[in-house]
Amino acid sequence: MDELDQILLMALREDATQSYAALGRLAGLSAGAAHERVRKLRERGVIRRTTIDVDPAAVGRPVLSFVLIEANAWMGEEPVHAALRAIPELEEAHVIAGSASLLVKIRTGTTEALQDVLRRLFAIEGVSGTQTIVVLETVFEGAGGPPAPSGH
Amino acid sequence: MDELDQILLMALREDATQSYAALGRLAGLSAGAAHERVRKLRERGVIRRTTIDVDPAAVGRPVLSFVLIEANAWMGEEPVHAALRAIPELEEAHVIAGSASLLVKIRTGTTEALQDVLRRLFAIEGVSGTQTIVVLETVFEGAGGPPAPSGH
DNA sequence: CCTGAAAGGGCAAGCAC
DNA sequence: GTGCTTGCCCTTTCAGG
Repeated sequence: MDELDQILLMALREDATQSYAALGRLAGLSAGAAHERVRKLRERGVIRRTTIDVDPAAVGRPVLSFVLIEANAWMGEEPVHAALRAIPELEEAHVIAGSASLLVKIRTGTTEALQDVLRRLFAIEGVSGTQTIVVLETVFEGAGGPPAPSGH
Repeated sequence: MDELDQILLMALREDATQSYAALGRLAGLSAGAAHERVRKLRERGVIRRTTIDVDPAAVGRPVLSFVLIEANAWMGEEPVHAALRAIPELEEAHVIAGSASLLVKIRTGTTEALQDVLRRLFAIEGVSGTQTIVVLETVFEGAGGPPAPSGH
């Protein structure tokens, strides 16, 4: 994980379709060397996968919200995790420190659909309350960080 | 945006490196037709970009936190947005409804580094307070949704 | 880590059905 | 949308330095 790997990761986050030749140019490496480094980054799990960034509004989920979940039981166990995974509107779920127990990120088509997700969250054993934060506008949100502060 | 497009998007989220032949097989299309649909999805902006999913811990940012920012001024304007963008530890920033004004997602190497980010947030004009939520464990967090509930 | 070369595969464009 | 063809670039893997 030296500086060259950092450059490669940054470049791939911006565009994972570019060729190893282009990546090599950015890092000052040959295409072969760039390819070898990226292969090792995948192997080590630094790069988990190659994926696409989908516009949520374009697929009918313009409403973004975060929900703090309070619980009267420990929420760090597998049955709870499985229940969370079963809700497709959840984009993220975290066990947190603080007055609440969980924080989840939710995308729905409408606020009515959000309400239905909340209903399903309340159905999970141990959940005693929720606090919903509705997003009015997303300033930025991307594949790991604000758009390249001094990247290229 | 019919059902076939949905299948293609789902498959690409899981693995954007797979061939159009494989995508076509999943959707019941030829490689050429699959390619054409994906090309149009990119063109329309439904697919914003192809990117990689990097393990935050592997790049020295194991500490994840969310911060609710209170402000005594409207935070929806561009100077504020620019100030947020200038903080590389911020992974997301949202203008929200509710008692706080902004919600940001932060990744740092240590809690000391988090403290320094908070200091920089306080330096933004209009910021009057913060409430920090530290993540103990991430249950899931991926490219758009829990790992394929009934996907394949 | 670089160069070079050979081999394979996927992508793009065009056209007929 | 399918099936096919042609050309091109990139990837992959080998060699050797």
